[in-house]
Amino acid sequence: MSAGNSEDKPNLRSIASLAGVSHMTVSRVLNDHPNIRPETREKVLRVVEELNYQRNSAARALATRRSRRIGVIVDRPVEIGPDSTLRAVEHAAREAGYSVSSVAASPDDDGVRPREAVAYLTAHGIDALCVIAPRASSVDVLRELTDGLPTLIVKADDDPNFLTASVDQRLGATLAVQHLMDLGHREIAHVAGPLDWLDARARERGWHAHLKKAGLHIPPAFVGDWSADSGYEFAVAFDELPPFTAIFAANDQMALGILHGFRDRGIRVPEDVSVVGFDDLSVSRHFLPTLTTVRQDFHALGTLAVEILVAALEGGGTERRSRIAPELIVRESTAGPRTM
Amino acid sequence: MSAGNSEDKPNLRSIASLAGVSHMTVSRVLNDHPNIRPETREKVLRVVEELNYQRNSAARALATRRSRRIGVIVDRPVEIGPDSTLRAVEHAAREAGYSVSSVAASPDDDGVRPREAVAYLTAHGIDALCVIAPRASSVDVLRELTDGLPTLIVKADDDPNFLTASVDQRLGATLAVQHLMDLGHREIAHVAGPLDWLDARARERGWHAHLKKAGLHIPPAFVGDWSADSGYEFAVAFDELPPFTAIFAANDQMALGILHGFRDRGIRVPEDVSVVGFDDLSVSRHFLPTLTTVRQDFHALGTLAVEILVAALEGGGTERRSRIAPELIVRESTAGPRTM
DNA sequence: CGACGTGACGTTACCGGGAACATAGCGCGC
DNA sequence: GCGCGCTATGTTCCCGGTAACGTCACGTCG
Repeated sequence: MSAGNSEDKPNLRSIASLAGVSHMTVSRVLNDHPNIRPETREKVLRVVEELNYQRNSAARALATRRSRRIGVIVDRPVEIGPDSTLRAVEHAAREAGYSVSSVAASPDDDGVRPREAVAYLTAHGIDALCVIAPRASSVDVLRELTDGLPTLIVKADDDPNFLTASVDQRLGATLAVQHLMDLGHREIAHVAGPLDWLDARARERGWHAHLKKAGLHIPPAFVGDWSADSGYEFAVAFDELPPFTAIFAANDQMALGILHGFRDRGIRVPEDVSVVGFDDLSVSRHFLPTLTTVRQDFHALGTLAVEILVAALEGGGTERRSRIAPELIVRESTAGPRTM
Repeated sequence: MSAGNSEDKPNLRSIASLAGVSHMTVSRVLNDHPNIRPETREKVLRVVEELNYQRNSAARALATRRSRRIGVIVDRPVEIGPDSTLRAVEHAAREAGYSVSSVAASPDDDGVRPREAVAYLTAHGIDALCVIAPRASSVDVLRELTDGLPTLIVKADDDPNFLTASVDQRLGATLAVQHLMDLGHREIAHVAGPLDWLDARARERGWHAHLKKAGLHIPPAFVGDWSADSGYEFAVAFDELPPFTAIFAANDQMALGILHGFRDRGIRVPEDVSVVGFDDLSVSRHFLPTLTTVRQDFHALGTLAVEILVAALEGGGTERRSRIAPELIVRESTAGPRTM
């Protein structure tokens, strides 16, 4: 903490002079060479620690002729939202002459730890950072980690600290709710994503605000975890829930789980309850019933994000931030309420 | 073609001496600086072309203090097969102290062009290459492009030119077909992926071989394009198809499209026809009916791939290749045939 | 007791580019 | 005819590491 660095980034030589050794000794310590006295090693490591020194991967790659980078080619397009956005970012970055390194959550762990992710990426040398599908807590952490590193976060609210780009989540929620209201629904429930996620929060707020504006009753939102499983759990608990005739689910996967749960409970969609999703995955048009949902143009989003970042890196000037409009796709899972 | 390079990689100086100018002039030409005489530019570019010169990104990054790389953090796990594999590769690479650059097909274009993908990746400096979800034609192209670059291809057949790792696709197909045979089915159709894809081909062969072994009739396979849409198209053409009581689809998405198409045609699953998929996406357990499928452990696959690559890069010795066993997951979409 | 091996460093050169400054030719105005 | 200012190009140094080799103190052995 409080690494009072007013100077340039430390390098081998600066470590060396502070430790009172030659830069080669520092290099050897860092590379675990033999024939270093324990006390020398300690001394060096102490300074390294103090200055929070990180190797320059470019210089290393140049000298060793090894980049420690692995190229990967994936020859099949993808579906899920944040991932399509990542693909679009990679594509646009490539076009702009940049390359991309990414850290993604694996299905095992419970999300990316932003501190480690940033450390990893900066260690490998990046000019800018792009954060997709962030949680509110991550944003707070990022604020202190990305000092001086141009950073774009995919989120809707403007932020003095970051560049931003997003699909307008609240508008999307509004479209979904309005569609249900147009069909005659008055009791519209919401299955939200984890509310620490900015997208989940924005959709929940959009739903809440639009109900309020229409003077409708606002039930508490059920909070899922984005997974189809959590949608299923919600749906099979139907009998214990306050009554509603329509559901706005915060993503298509939870909507799918809801369809499944309702079938297991003998509740028909859309005859008994209407369901709207969010994302428009390519499979959603084949769910049974086919899913009414809010389409996000992930490809446009990723492209926009890179445009903004590159402009910040090169043009220097126009630090724009923009929002992409979502689109309502009406299919079979919504209809007028039964008792109308 | 036939760039007879017997020497080291060309650099600015070697270009310069061949063109009879200083290395700075070459640098300026390459960076589009003004104040270069057209004939000088031409002369330089000709040599650049001849030697097939590529800039050293590490040296560039060192000199300019800019890596031209963008870090990306994606904070949400993904689903679709090749993509989960990519995630696993990134994860394992990170653990091993490597970083990953990837080129993925976007939903727009029709697949990655291997020649360009390799050019891009090598230009940005990679030590090794990993190819996920390859087509047969890509493999041929890669053979000539990856000379000297340790390359792992995710495919089942051993290959003297490459390292390999894979989930045993033929075994997966066998499990699916055997399951249907155990239920009493004798007419088992197959909806394949594009047969230029190695995975699609292996699954088709597994299906074909197992039917043959059992002495069953082998109908021609219907060739889809991996998308749910193509599964739908197949299913709605049911009346014009040769009769069958069960379908083995080469992935879950096509299986979903089939479920949808059958519903639109009034064909019940599994009462009239049984359907088996391949992949076990996290959503497949919520399809209606829930989908019997063959699970691939993409995470294990990606981890294995990196292990093998890193061993090749560092240990030098054990160039292993391994196959991971898939697993049959039985759900609602399969049952005994009607007329039994 | 001097030659020699070895451990623990230090010195120097080099990786392949780019920035900054130096220089040479050349047209031009006076 | 000469200084001036441009254009086109060359020189030098530096980026931040690592490899290769040099050095020095110390211990050992014949």
